[in-house]
Amino acid sequence: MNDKKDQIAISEILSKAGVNPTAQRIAVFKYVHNESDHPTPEQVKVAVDRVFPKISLATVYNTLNALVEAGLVKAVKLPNSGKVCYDANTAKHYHFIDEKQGLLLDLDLKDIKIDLNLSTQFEVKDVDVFIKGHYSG
Amino acid sequence: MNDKKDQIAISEILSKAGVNPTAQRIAVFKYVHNESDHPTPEQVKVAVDRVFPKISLATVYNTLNALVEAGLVKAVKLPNSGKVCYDANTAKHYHFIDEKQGLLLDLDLKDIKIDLNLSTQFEVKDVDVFIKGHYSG
DNA sequence: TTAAAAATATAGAATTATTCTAATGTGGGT
DNA sequence: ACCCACATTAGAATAATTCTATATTTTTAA
Ligand SMILES: [Mn+2]
Ligand SMILES: [Mn+2]
Ligand SMILES: [Zn+2]
Ligand SMILES: [Zn+2]
Repeated sequence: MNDKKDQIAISEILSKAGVNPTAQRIAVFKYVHNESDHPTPEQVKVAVDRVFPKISLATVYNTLNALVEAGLVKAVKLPNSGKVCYDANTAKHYHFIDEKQGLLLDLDLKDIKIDLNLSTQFEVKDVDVFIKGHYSG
Repeated sequence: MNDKKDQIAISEILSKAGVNPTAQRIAVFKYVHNESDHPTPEQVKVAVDRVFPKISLATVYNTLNALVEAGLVKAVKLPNSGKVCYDANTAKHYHFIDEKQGLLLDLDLKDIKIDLNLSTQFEVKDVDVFIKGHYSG
């Protein structure tokens, strides 16, 4: 039953963002939004397959791109591995990467203070920060 | 003649770093180090081809990887486009990206002050910063 | 000096991630 | 029920990189 409620809530989020809430799209967004943390497209495929066995990989990619387009998720390209993952946290935030453990953790804005002293030729639109190291948690 | 001097200087740099200075490797590093700014492997191939017409793309990749291994260049994977480029500036520095114009500019450490307030669970080894925006130069 | 050994370079095949294509399916409005 | 726009699908195409097997060059040492 909780599942049904989830679906309805998800459905509404998609609709409001202008994404037609098809069954496949609901399943993809539900996974990215509620059930995972920074998954790759392949992880999304595997997870959604468990409940929706015939989804095509193209649909996973199409849907993820549509969700990015609609501003519901962000694509994060990791600076070293180059792997892409999808981030349900659309608020501005930074990332901590523990490559050894394969971890990608969100860092709150307030934990990182950035002071730019750039000449006026640089019109800043966005700042990406990746902190790399070891996480012992 | 200047060319000859360059080659000798480059040759010494490679040797010191433990990379056997073959003609192909000298040509690749000379381009990355002296004649370009953040080139991609494909750009390296095109440039080196002009002077060394039979170099194979595999050799370009092998050489770039060897140079990274030896610490003579850094590979930079751009966070949005995902394109890789090679950076002869091995000092710690940050990057400004103007995607519209296809620009990648070095930013000096002193122009960006970063204050981390992370809990002790986070052992920081490296910080990557990409500033995105528009450059009017 | 020569011949084996080691290192490097080469061409093209293989791999991986992603996008494209063309055909098929689906649901809401008539 | 019938359209039609939209979505989904399977598989082909593309692009970046790595791998493989062969050829070439350089080094070593008899
Ligand atoms: Mn991930
Ligand atoms: Mn570049
Ligand atoms: Zn995140
Ligand atoms: Zn740089």
